[in-house]
Amino acid sequence: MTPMKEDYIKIIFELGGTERKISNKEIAIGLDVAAGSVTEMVAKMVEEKLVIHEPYAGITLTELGHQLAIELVRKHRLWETFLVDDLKYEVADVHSEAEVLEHQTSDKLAAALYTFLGKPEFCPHGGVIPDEDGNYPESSNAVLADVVDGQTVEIARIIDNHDLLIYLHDLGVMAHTKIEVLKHEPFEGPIIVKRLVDGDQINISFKAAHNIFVQ
Amino acid sequence: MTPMKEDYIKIIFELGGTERKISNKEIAIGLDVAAGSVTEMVAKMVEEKLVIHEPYAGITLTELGHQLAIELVRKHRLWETFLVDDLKYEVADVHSEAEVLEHQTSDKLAAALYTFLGKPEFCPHGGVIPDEDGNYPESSNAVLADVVDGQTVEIARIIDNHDLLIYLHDLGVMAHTKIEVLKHEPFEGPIIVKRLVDGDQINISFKAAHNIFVQ
DNA sequence: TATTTAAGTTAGGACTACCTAAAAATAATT
DNA sequence: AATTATTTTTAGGTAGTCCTAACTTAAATA
Repeated sequence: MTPMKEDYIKIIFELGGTERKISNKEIAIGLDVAAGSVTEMVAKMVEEKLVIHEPYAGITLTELGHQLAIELVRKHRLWETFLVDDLKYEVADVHSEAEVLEHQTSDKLAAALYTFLGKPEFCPHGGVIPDEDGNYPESSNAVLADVVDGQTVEIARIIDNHDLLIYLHDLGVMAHTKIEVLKHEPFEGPIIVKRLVDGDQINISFKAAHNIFVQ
Repeated sequence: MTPMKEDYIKIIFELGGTERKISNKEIAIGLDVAAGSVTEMVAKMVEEKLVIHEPYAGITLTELGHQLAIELVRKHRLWETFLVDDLKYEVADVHSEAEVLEHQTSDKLAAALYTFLGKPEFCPHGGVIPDEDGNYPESSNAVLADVVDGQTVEIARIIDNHDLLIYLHDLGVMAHTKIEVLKHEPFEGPIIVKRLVDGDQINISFKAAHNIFVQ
């Protein structure tokens, strides 16, 4: 297991890879790597029984992959909690730190941190912290990029990425924001949405819209 | 900068690379890599102005390399302090965790940790924690392996390595232990020493003796 | 159905850091 | 001084992960 494989597992999980097939392209966009790199890495992960790959159809996590994903989410969110609660970080600044720390966190360290933090249930942006046995309810699959024009949706969750969160924060897009999708510009152009609360129109990049989950 | 380059800088620093020339072999032993790998890595680090290399003579840190080394020591010892003080780790168990965390610690994170810990001066095994400006007194250069037979010395410091510390702990060798060096076995064999406090004879492996500093 | 576009896969190359084995340089011993 | 031993460097390879470009498959459109 390497940090990169962990990142692949995490993004597949975050995109809903336990219930639906995730496309090569979604992963490539999420990790900002070339499509060819994804095919190659996925092939290795198939060998290791972390994912199931149906060529041209999509990728899903195995039970093993699923477990690892939940452990990573747990470690990530424990660090975020520590950074905000104890080190007095701003919520918007914790993602990148947690992103790298999670890969270097032994199970022992995670357990010690969990106890130290007082067995917290939620991370600073409201995500559920999976418990020690890997129980984890959270779910929300539809990606903003896939919402058809004219529909009204509520933003449920945004993938934990520092630059993305800063970008979306500047645009005024966050969890619980209600929006109407107006138009998808071609050639991977922005998705134009209207914020219901004030009627403002916002352009959300194609890439960002793949990392925003809606209800 | 990569974690491996950081490890090279750290070991050169710990072996005294600001005051004397460190040999290729000392680094190879300290990091447990092949001599050829050291030559190669050092060549890259020369390019980056991290070290100065006189072929066949030895390697020293540049001022830049020295600064980076001190930052790494600082981050390492801050993590050790956190692990012992707050997460209730045993002192012998903190090394490997700190070893990996230090490479993923931004300056911002180090500063926040320093404040959170109450600006500590010493790490759990008594090492000085360099301050925010990189001031760091500590020094001790002579390696046990280089002590000539018949001499009596005191153990000053042991390089932070989990397996090494466990090994030496089992042998009853730690900081402040006074010993007489009796014999160096050939072919990189053990160094035989006598503990002055009880007269016990101990075999310390060639490799371990390169990671023990004496006064 | 034919054509075009998009997505996925394959192939060939780059980079980092490691290794072993052989050759060169230096140091130690006879 | 000659020989032997040790250390360092050089040369050629491996593994992991990335890339671009070309090719294949599938889906969408005309």
